[in-house]
Parts: sequence; C-alpha cells; structure tokens
Amino acid sequence: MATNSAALVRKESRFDQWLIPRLPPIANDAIALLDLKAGNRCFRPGQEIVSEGRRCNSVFLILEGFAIRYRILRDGQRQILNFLLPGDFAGVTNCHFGTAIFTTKTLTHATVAPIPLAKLMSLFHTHPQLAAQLFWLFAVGDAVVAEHLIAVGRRPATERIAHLLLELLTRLQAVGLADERSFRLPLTQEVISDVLGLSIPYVNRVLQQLRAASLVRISGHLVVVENIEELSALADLEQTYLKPLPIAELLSDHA
Amino acid sequence: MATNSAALVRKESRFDQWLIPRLPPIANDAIALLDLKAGNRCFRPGQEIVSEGRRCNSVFLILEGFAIRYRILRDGQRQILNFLLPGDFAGVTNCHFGTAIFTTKTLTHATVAPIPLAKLMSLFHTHPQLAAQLFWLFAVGDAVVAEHLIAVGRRPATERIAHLLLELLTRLQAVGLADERSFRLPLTQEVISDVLGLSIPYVNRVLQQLRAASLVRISGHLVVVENIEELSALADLEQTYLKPLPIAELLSDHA
DNA sequence: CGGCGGGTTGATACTGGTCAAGAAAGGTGG
DNA sequence: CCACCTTTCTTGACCAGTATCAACCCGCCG
Repeated sequence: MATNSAALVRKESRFDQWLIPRLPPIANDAIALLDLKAGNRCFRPGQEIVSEGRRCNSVFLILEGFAIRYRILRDGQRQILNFLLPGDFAGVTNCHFGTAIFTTKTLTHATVAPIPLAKLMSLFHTHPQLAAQLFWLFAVGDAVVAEHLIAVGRRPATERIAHLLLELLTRLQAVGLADERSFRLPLTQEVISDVLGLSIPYVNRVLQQLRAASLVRISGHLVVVENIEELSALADLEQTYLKPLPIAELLSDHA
Repeated sequence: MATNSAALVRKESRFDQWLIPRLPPIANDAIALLDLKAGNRCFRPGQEIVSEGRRCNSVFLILEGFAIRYRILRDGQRQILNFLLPGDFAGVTNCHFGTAIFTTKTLTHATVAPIPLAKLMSLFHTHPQLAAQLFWLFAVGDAVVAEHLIAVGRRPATERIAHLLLELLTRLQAVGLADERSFRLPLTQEVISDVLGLSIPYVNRVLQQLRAASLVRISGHLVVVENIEELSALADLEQTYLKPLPIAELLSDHA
C-alpha cells in the first residue's frame, strides 16, 4: 500500500527537513520509488523549469516553492494557466508532446525532482496503483484549470479575484502552507492580471475595493483574507474539487 | 502491444459499422479489453450523460456523436469547458470526486460506452501500457482546455472564434469526421458564445464579419472554412497539441 | 397554423483596456 | 546606512470591445 513507502520517507529526517508541506501520498510514493533524493534540482526565482519549444521528456515533482505555467502570445501578452504548488507535478502535459507547448517558471526559490517520463511509465508495470494515484492527481489538476476557465470566461473581475485568492488559500492549506486565513506567496498584481485575463491597472482598482471592504489585504508577499464568508459569497467557489475523496473510497462505491 | 487488440477490433465489422471515426488506439484497446460492445448506451440530443451534483463512478468513452462539458453558474450563465468527440473519454475528472462537478450533455445523438472507474483502474494491473496510453490521452485533453483558457483569457472575440473553429476542424479530422475544410456539427451561436465567454449577439456580428471576409461559413450544421490560411493567421493556433507524437516515440527519446 | 429555436439588428450602457506618469517599496553595492 | 535602481503599485483621463435589452424575422416541426 501507499502508506508503507510514505512512512518510509517520513523517517528520513534530513529529507523531511525541507519537505515542509504535506505532500499527497502519491508524491511520497514517487519519492520513495524513484529515489528522488538523488536527482533534486534547485531553481532560483524566475527560472524556467520547462521552456516552450524545447524538448521535454520529464515531469517535475515540485517539492518546495511555487511556479506558474503559462504561454506568451504573439503580441507579448501572457496567460498564466495555473499555479504549481509543492506536491504538484509540472510538465506532465508538455512531455507528452516531445516538445513543450507551455512554459513553467519558478515564482520563488524551488526544489524540484525531475522524473523521466519513461521511468515513470515503466513503474506502472511494477506498481499499478501508482498509475491510479497519478490519475487522481491529474483529475484534480484538470478540475483546477477547468474552474479557472469558468472564472475567466464568465465572471466579472471582482469575482475572479475573489475566486483566485480562495482557491490558492484552500490549495495551500491542503499542503500545510497556509493557516486559516492567510498565506505567503509572491502574488504581484501583474501575476494576478495574467492569471485572470485582466489589465494591471484594473486589478489594482479591484484590489483596492476589496481592501476597502475589508475582505482581503495583500501586502508584500503576504495574502490575508480578512472576511472569508463574504469573500466566499463573492467568489462562488466550488469546494469539492479542492477536497477530493481519497482514491480508495472512490473505488469502493457502486454506481 | 497495443496494436494487437486494436487490429482485433477492426476485424469485427458489425462493430466497426458505427465506429466511423478513427478512434485512437487507446479507445480500441479499451473496447477490446472491456468488452464494451455489451454495455453501450445511446443518448438523444440534449441528454445529460453526467449531471453536476450527482454521483459518478464511471467514465464514458464516446463512440459516436458529440457532447459538451459545462457548468451553469448562479446567475444562469453557462460556460462550456470543452467538446467531447468520438474517441474522447467523458467524466474522467468528475468521477474522481465521487460526485460530479460538471455536467456533460449530448449535442447530437450519441453512442457511449460506460466504464466503471474501478474496472478501469483494475486493468492497470494486467495491462500497464493501458495506463500509459490513458495518460497520453489525458495530456491531450489538458492541452485542449489550456489552449481554450488562453483564448478566452487573452484573445479578442474574432481570434477566439477563429481559434475554436480551427481546433474543431483539426480534432475532427484526426478522427476522420472532417474533410480538408469542413465538418458537420450543430454549432449554434449560443454554443459558441458559451464556449468562448461571449454574448450571442456579439458572436453573431463577428460571424458575419468572418463570412463577409470569406473566411468561414456556418449554415445549418455545416461549418465550412473557406480560407484556411487567413483564418489560421487570425487564430494563432498551436498545432502541436492536436498532433501529438505517438507514445512510443516519446519514450524512446532521451533528455 | 402556431410555436419555437435559432439567427439578425439597432440603440445604448458599461466593464475593463490603454496610455502615461508618478509614488512606493524592495534590493544592492558602496 | 545611504544612494540608486528596479520592480511594483497607484492614479487619472480617455477609449473600445462587448454586454444588454428588445425587437423582429425566418425556417422548421407538430
């Protein structure tokens, strides 16, 4: 079972040291199985982990730090697709095309474990339950992007921002990187605007309103949600996708 | 290897009959392995295959017909996330949460093969390469949604529409359901607007411009791209994600 | 024949973009 | 600890892409 290898990892304290977040079991499994301690790579803020147009045969398990996946358009505009938090796999989509179609760039210092796609796939033969867990992670990732698309496609700016902040709060809580109402993350207004498809000045104005209404405060790299209830009412956030059932329960249910 | 079972399926002509599209190998594999001929379900246009809020423990392989995945917001607005074409798996994300968070609804008559998630997962033990192929399909699906998000987030209406039509053309060609410049699909202006986050009247006006410029013509359920070059120039379409490498090639490459 | 889902149009409003510039804030070397 | 530079944040004036609302029309189906 998953718990064996996960427990195994937890014992190794040096490794645990910077494994601050509570990675999902799949991540711990992968770490144990692939001996990921060996090939870790560290990135500085703003470095590209995966670059659009370049070859890519590996996925990257984020162990520490934050990253974004995005595309730069012809006219120089940027659309950020999603945030990559500790425990997420980066580059999964990219590596299936041989050459990357999106760029993944670090937002902070980050520790990342590269896993060659071939190695991962070959593990399926010996550890089939790993595949199932990966699917589960994928499904969550897909849901995050889908919710994001809904926000960008159909919600006004204020709701989008509220939605984004609550999504991040919830996801970060899940990995132990946020407390009840706040988290640290270098969320510049430029980043927010590129995530949500807005302009920087407009994001600024909306943020001022939210601040004036005592709903959120972003100062430096600290994001504080001052009134979760009201902000949630604004955001209309789907909670299910951020708190998915453990895979075991899914398989035991009946149609 | 994958080809065995795929070839096996192709021989069965009665089954092949309505398997007009060239399903990807994974689909044919699944069909063979799971004996999907047995449990097929037929849907009429406008029926829900998966309903938001209801339990969901299966994925659905689309064998014939078209569907959309969407969410209805509080205020009644709809955001369509993606189109499901023959060969696509529907409900994959949903079934990982126990209860569906999106709705999948038929656009035409459709034939669908339900696959209990548990059944699929258990196959990984006996057919590990199936998992790898499913990942590949997933990656393509993710890329489609991601490109969609980019269009909605950062592109003006005309480009969005051009992008959408070319995406559909290319995807349909891949399964043998479109010729060089046209395809049939009940693409109402309401659907287009809900896919792209626009209003119906505006879609109408943009469509008129495109028609006036002899770029596209939508009449009834027939979509004809009259000038692929110009439309492509407009759309700035990423082709890579619609023509991914076969999985074998990916695994043989080196970092 | 009537109803209805689509498509089309016009008038009008507004959300959010653009441009331009300045003020803070944060980081860095001396 | 300060001067300086860069990044980020703010603000204002103005503009434009799209939304809304409200008809009306058309073709199809029962």
